[in-house]
Amino acid sequence: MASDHTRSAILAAAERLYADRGFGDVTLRDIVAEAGVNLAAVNYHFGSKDELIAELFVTRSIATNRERLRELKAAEEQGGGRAPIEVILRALVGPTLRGCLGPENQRSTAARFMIRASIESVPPIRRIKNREIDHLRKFAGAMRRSLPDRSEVDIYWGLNFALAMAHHTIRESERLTKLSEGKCDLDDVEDVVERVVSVATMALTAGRTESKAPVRALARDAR
Amino acid sequence: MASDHTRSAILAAAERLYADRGFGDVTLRDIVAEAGVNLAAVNYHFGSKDELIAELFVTRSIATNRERLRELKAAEEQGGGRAPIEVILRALVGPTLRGCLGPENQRSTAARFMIRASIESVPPIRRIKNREIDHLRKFAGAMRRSLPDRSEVDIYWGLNFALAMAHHTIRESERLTKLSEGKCDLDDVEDVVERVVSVATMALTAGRTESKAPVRALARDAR
DNA sequence: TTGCAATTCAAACACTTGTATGAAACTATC
DNA sequence: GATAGTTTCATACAAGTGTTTGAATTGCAA
Repeated sequence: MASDHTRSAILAAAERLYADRGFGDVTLRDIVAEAGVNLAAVNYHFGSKDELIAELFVTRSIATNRERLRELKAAEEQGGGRAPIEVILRALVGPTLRGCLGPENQRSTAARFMIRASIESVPPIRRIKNREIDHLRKFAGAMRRSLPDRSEVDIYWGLNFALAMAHHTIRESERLTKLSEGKCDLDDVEDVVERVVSVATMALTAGRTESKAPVRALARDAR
Repeated sequence: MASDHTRSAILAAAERLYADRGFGDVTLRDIVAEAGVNLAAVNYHFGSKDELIAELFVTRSIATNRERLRELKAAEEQGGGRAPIEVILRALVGPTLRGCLGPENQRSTAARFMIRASIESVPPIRRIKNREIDHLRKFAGAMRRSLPDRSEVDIYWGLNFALAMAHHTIRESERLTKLSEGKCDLDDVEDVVERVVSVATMALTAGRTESKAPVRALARDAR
């Protein structure tokens, strides 16, 4: 495999260009120009353009998913197989939000690439996302263990809403900033995480008369 | 303008094809073949492909936005300029959800087209969406009037989360069905609306000690 | 050094795309 | 029924795309 220099130069250039300009108007010729390699190198090393994109996306989402599961596992082990729902939700949305939000000028190329991936949703990426269900199932399981009284349907809806808030906030972060005239501070990632977690927690725990647990105040108020 | 037959045949064919196969792999040639008209007709009647897509999207979103505002205005007039937050939120997410969810086999072409538009996000559509901020501002205003004690920032976050849940549920409805093995019934649109509204309401009202208002139970429990 | 496989390269290929053209057909008005 | 304006049509255009090819180069082992 020699030095792999060409291969990794392509990966780096592609990620940078996609992050900056989106998938729509970056061609292979742009990428190889940026990487300083020959056009044919992409097909030689990756087989096709789609496989290149897929490799980029897989690499990044494996990292995020691993971080998610690490947090989840740690929480469940500490709680003897049962973690508080807030902690589970934080493990679910925290890594993604931390990976994609934060001060724009210090956002990594990887983060900007993942934002693009979540906005543009090109075919090879959609294919990979469809395979993420098993991963989500692990969280659904942990949530059920955490809230055994809750119906399965409610758990899935809670999971859906948690992901909704996290991903939509990433996708539409610019719009929220503009709409709120900068009043919503999307650079304070931990605040965003706590807002999402607290709302999702309410969604999952409210309306249950058995538990009598008071609805948790918004986390930022408790801090 | 004669009979406009060609023009509307193009619009109908385009909407149908985009709804079925997405923007990615539908060409002008596909559209004119489906419509039974000449290739040049698209540029003659619409100027360009992007303007055709834009016209389709604008038509549909104008309809949704009008419905939203109609509901909002009715609610505020009935309440003397101040509507309950649930009703405002229902006006915000109801029309969109009703337009895009529901039994798959009876989903209108328009609905399926709008789902595509929300998944694929092609440039001409993005441009139009960016102009929707004024529309959202009207809802933010109504929400502020409804919850005068709430900080502006919290209002924007609540609005953001409400849209998040609605749009994400539409975008990822297939995945939610698969994840829940069909247990989450996305065909029951009114149930979905109430779930979104109740969670968004909790997000906007919880943690406020002044109001002492008990957090509302999930609306489906109250029914 | 020789030989062999892996890699790089310039060039071309094959195809699709949206758009433009200019003549033909049609429609309505006078 | 001639005329002017609109609409349709077949066809061509120009450009860009991902991919393939086959020769050249490189790097390494025998």
